[in-house]
Amino acid sequence: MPDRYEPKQIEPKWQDIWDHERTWEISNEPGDERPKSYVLEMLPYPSGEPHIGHLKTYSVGDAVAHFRRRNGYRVLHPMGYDAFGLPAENHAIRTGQHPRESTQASIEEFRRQFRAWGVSIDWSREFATCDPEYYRWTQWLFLRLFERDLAYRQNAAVNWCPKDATVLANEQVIDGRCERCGTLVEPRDLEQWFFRITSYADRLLEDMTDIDWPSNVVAMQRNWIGRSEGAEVKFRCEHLDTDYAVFTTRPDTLFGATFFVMAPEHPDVPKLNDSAEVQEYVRRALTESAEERGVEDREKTGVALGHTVTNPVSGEEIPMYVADYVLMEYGTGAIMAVPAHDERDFDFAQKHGLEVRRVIEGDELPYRGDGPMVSSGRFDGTHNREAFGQIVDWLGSEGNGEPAVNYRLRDWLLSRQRYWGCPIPIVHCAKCGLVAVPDDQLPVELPDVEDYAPKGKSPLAAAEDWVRTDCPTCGGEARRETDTMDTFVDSSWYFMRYCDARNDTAPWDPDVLREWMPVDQYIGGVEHAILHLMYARFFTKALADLGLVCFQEPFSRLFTQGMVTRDGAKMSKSKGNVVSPRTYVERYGADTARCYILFVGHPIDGADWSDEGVEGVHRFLARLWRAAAEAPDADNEPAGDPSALVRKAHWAIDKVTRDLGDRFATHTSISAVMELVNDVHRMRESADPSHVRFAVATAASLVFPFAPHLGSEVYEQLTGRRVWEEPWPEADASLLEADTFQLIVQLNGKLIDRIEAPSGVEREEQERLALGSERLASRLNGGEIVKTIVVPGKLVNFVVK
RNA sequence: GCGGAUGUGGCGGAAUUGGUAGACGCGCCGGCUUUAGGUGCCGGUGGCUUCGGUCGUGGGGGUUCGAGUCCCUCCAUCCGCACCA
Repeated sequence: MPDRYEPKQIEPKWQDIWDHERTWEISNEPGDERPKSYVLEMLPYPSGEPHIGHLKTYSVGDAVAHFRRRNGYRVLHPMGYDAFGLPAENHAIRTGQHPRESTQASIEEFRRQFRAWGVSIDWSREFATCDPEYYRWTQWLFLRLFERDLAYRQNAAVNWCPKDATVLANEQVIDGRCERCGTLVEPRDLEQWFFRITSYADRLLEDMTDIDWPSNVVAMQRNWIGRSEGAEVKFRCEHLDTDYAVFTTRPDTLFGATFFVMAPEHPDVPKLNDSAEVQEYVRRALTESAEERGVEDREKTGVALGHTVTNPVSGEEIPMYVADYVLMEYGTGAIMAVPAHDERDFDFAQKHGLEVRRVIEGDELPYRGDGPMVSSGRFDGTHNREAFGQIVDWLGSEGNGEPAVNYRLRDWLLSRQRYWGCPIPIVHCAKCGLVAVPDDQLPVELPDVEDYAPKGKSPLAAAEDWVRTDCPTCGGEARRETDTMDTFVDSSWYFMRYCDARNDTAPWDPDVLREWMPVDQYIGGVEHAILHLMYARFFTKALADLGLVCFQEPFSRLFTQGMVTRDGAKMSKSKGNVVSPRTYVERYGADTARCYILFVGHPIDGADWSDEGVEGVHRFLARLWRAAAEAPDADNEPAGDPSALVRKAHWAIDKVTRDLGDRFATHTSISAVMELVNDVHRMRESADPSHVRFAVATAASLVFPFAPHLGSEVYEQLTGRRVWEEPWPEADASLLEADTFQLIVQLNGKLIDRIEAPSGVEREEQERLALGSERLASRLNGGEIVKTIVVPGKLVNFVVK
């Protein structure tokens, strides 16, 4: 074994072995009785080359995968690429290079680096979501949802960039502007495809109790769904002879509703008032970007409509307004305004000189708290919480309202007017309408086009030969849908495809899927806390309803890692502080880069990259290497009585097992191995040779999940065996406790002495030993001990007056 | 505003059930080795100190024999959502 640690020598060696022997492949064949564990990191979006965030994700995931394998699990640990999407298309617009080519190049770079990192991936299941063999089944699943009316087409307001002449996805709108050209985005009404995720709002909420996810992610999803309970109340408008329903979470304040407000988009606004003033107000509101309109402390503007509605509880006529602080998308697009108990209504009332009528006693107005009701007819004196239900019941009995629930969540707009995405497998027929492409004609392949530039419709529309087709139903002339799917559709089911990735007759074999799903441990960045994780949950539930899967939740446990920064700032090309994993892997080796990112702190927290810190970790690995290179010839089984070094090795086993297994604490796991290696160097002259070898082999075994190449090499050098084939070591509980311990002597809770005491002493003996402390005697100074607290094996505290 | 978190040396961070605060690493200081060194190794390293001690985990209060840890309160920072009725 060479004296120097040379990662460049050993890392490729082990990578080749794992490659040629297909070490990390796992079979779907029955017969393996070990329990399954599906460990999955979020699939990367292949753009350019991997960044530090990827290194972190896959380092954490790989540590977990290795740990579970060696703890007797049959581990599925696959890899793929989320390969459709905008960056490749933008690149194509700039360079003319086909997105398939740039994406392919990027995938190869990712694959190359993942191998260079030594991540234990089952490569036999690899795919990219842009492969026709994959998106064929994305289309197939889309059609299943379409058949159940869970996918539908409808007019919707979308973000439109007037300069690029294209519809933008929400994520392409940055601060109300087009991310590409910076032009202010406008709203437009266009026909779009949607998934009916809102039908699943309650189940998406309720089932979060069944999964082990971080509280902040659960909270974010809960927030995003935004369930509000309240009532729908009818307000009669005699002028148009209509009842307007409004949603309110505060039916108890109904007596305080002194005016009524409609959103500018409300279709009845022109019918109520077509004056130039109203038209101008609506026009301005509609052309304003969502961003401008959304500023909270903005002045409350609005125009009176000149008509009234009847407050159903008081019979009072209250004036109608149009104002842009009311949103068409939420509730019914109209509200009852209770200025005394709502800040926004209060601001509007102040500005427009409207009556503010208190109906709940309490602090100054606007008052949002609880209290007894006033000016509320028969409910006067009742506490508002109590009146809440009573008023709803009363409204119901009069036919003026009913309990209602509203959600912030909207249906998922999935169509994109873009080239580089999965084609929507639908045909438009003048006679038959929307017709599904038959399953046996899937995939609807993405055709090659010359021009990817946006023109206000999908670039696919220019592929006339492709667009023109026959109607599968009537055989007549028809045209293909030219929109493509949001890439989040592709990533909403990829984890199921891994289970049976080469199946070409179905997206998966249900028996195989049942074997592996759900994912036992999902790992990824918190930036996907809402969209991806919500969509994947929705897909799973919808597929469960279709009988295609037999579980309700895709990811039993979720781990979200913190972001990696540099000098405290988010890494970005414009700041010039981007750290490329490649640089460090080339300079120090993959093991160092991986260990460093796992050592800076708990992976759940953010980490700031520091070059000095990398050096430190590299020194540690080199020290472990040297300990092995200098290990004396001897047996690996510790001979004779256990020494302090053997005890330390068992302590490290225990520590790493609990830290890594229970709480993903990779940083303290690695520090435990560091302590063990430090002790080896400290004691290697004095300890029995077999003890030294045992300690070094143990260190290699424990470091393997974090530094697989070094772990394998050192372990093999010492034992001749392959560390990944060895079961995870078990700590001998009897060796975790030393013969003696440091007995802490406290006086009034303050430390004053430490005494060497034999382990397992009786309480009385422990107290007696503590009393023997000279420092105690000198400090007691004749004072009277009024109480003695003995914590066995730890301390004795004397309480003195 | 609502929701979620975090606050410990010069820095990243330990302390898992209330029981030795600062493990491990960086940096710094001193020493040794060497073929030069910014390499390697060994030792030290919270503040103050009259070297006895004493103060110390964002501030203030409380519970307890004992609080970084539990409770109340205030402050600061970060993240998500936000004119959602």
